[in-house]
Amino acid sequence: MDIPSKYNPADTEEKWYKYWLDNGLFRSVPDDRHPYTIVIPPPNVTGVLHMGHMLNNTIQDILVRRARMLGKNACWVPGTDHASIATEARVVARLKAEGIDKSKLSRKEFLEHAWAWKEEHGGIILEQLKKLGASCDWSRTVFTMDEGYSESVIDVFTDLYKKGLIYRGVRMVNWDPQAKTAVSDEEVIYKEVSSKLYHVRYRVEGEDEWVAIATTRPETILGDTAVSVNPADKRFRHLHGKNVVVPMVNRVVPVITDSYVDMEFGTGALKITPAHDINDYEIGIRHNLAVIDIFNDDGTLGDKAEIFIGMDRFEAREAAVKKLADEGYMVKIEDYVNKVGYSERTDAAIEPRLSMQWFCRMGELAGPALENVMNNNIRFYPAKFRNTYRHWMENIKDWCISRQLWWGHRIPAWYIAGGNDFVVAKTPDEALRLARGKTGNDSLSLPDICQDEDVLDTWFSSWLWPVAVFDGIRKPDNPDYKYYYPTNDLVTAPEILFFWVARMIMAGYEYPKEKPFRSVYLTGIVRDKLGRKMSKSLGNSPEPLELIKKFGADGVRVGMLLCSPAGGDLLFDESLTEQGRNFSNKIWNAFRLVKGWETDENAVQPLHSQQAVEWFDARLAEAVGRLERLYENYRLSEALMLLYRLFWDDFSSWYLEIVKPAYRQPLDAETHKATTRFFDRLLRLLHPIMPFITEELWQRLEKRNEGESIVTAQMPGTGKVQKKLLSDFSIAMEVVSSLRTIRAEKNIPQKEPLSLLVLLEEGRGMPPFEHVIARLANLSEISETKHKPTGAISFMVRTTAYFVPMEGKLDLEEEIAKLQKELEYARGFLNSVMKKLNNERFVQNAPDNVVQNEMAKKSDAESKIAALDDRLKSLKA
RNA sequence: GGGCGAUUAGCUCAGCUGGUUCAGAGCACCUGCCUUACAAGCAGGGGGUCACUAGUUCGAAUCUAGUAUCGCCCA
Repeated sequence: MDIPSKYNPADTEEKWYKYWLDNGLFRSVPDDRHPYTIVIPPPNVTGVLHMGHMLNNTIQDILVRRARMLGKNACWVPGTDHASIATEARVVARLKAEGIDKSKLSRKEFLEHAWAWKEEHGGIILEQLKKLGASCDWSRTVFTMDEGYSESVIDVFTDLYKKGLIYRGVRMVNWDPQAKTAVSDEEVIYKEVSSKLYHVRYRVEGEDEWVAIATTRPETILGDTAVSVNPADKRFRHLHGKNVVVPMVNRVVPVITDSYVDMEFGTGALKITPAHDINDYEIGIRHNLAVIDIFNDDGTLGDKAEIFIGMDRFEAREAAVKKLADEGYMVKIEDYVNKVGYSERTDAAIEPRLSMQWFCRMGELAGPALENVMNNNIRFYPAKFRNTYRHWMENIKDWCISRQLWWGHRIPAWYIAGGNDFVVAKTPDEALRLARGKTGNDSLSLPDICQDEDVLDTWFSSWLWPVAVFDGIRKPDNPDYKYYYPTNDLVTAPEILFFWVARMIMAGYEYPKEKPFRSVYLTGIVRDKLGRKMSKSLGNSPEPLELIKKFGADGVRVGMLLCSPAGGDLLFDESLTEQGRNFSNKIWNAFRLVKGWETDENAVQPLHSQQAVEWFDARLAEAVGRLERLYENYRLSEALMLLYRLFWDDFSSWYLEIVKPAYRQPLDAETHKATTRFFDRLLRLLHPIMPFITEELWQRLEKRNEGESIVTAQMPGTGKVQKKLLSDFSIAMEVVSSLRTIRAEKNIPQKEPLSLLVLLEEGRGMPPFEHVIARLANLSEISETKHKPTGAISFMVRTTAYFVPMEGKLDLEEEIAKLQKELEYARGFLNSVMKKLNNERFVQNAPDNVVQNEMAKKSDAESKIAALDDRLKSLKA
């Protein structure tokens, strides 16, 4: 045989991917078919493929390929986003390695370096997706900083500003001192850390009295502008209206009362640092307190701190602890566990900081976004995420959208004559016109206005993704947009439910006034066997491309899916991809078998083959129906398992074993035709999950035309489900199984034929699919008998008794023991049935069909018991 | 601290509105096989008091309440 016995994915994958591209099979243009659209969650342009991408894109590809084969005009739009913080950080790091300091560069120079980096590294990830088999329409690849896309972002900014949904103001923001930018609430990750709770005493002004506070951040004492107690706290009543002296800097600050203060916590007295804590900030506003910002933007202490100037905040903490202790202010230090916010991007501890930023008002945008998820206009899979979503939407806060970076969409606001007065406009010229109008000063010229230095949060561009990839912001009437929007499915990770999904829904209802997608499939998080999230830093993540090399893209796809129930986290283990590879190999070898058969046009189709074909046709129709329901509910893991078993068990272990001709014997044409038809359908059904091997075999199965591909072949439809036939076949399977067990127990080789006797009783006789049974169990005959034979081993399937004559090989003791055991089980079963039937309330209350069923169980059990009893008697006699 | 969800075989998970032998699947495990498609395989087999407690019901893995443990989101 010229086909090797092991499938080698490397031989096929590249070839077919190229073939698909060369023939434009993933290309989509609007036509009169129904569209099926997915937009890829854009990965970071400078990123590389990780296991999360593998999972996510495998799922998208399965959905897209299936839709394509169902006759939809399938369009999967790929692309990347510019990831301001991450990319800028990497560019800065690279420049530093080259001895270039970002602060020495002009904005323009820096951006040139950034674009160069993007050209160099950008798109690697998209190339990697091709290795996985992703069937994206690559001609539609979009980058969030493409010209048209950028214009869309700016259009939306100016529009929202005009609508009053964007404003500028001083607020407490999450400051990332490493990236030196504000980040949004969603970009802060709270982690539990073990730290210390420092009890520090402040002297009451002019008295020999002290009041102790507790803090985890003693360095912020330098920015204290009050000490607060709960108005109801009797312990501190005598301090109301007095002042205290802040240690180290000897600042005199008031004692204030605020019900925010928790009397149970710490000492009951709270130091107030409005510049560096969100709650203190709010208290500060209520009490009109001074705000002293002691930090520089890089997290070192500034002039306002008075001491420790230039020291990093963490060094300053240690220095403060020492100084407080040395000067007699430290009362005690306790171990304490608290939650500290870290930057999602740089992992630096977030510094709450007051600063002037741009915000997007969320209240109005959240309304329709919430409503349309709650009423299922947009469906979440799994649905439990609706709760999380609702909770977030109902407690939504304004979104800080400015970032103190250069890489990204620059905020289109122009400040007039170096002041804080500004106009928002798309272009400098328009800004100038607006500025002249606003000031009434027609002599203003371009040098008099200067654009905001900041860029927009990356999510402020990606929230437009499903609209902007079709240019729907700028040109709402363009045919692509009208055809493809709204998209069908979005596949993404729950981690970015708020960052991205929720905001896309908001943008969808604000701009097209229509949902961006119909369904959101939320994947799990890929974890290792021990349940730890896979990450580069832990080093517990396999290299995706290495996995593909080792197990094949199909194998990896199967492996990802095997451990991926919808919404659940998945514990990835390489053994799963190995299972995927083994499945590929199984398919490969089934093909080798079928392809190796010679066909004899004159041969008559044997009865067992005829029966097998009839059964497998029915089995396939039933499976396709079930598969459709599984896909409708996005139960992809189960869909795979169904196909896995259909191919491995039903097709390979049963069907092929039945029709397989004797060694070197030809196959009849009828069976050959049917088998080819089955193989073809199985390949089509498997194709969305395993695109490469199915194409390879589909091409080999029959002669195909140039450019023809399984990619665009039609998905098999379901047929009438023949319940009776299928259940009959499962009886036959049981009979075969029983016979195999007898062979195994009695050590009778398969080559040695057996004969089978069937006890002929009222309503019982020859088993269904007798030719199949005879073939698989190697029976020389199946015949009916009216008398229980002696010297035969027996078994029962359902209520029919079968005998295999043993010619003296029968171990009487063993046979009796076996029957005894079966009898006991049957009696116990009957007992449990009788319990129900003897219960009047059961008979009265239970629905008819349930009672009928119990009756049937009763009579079956009774006849089984009678048969076993008989048999035992005759053996003992 | 607030909210959501989970707990079924050694592991990962199905089990829809209670009622067909409903206690299942895959993997792992055990036994026997190198039977010319496949040892990346074939045939056979063992394994669970459905977290715990109480309740509703003729009947509970399934519904209700509480307890324990775990996970996620938010502050």
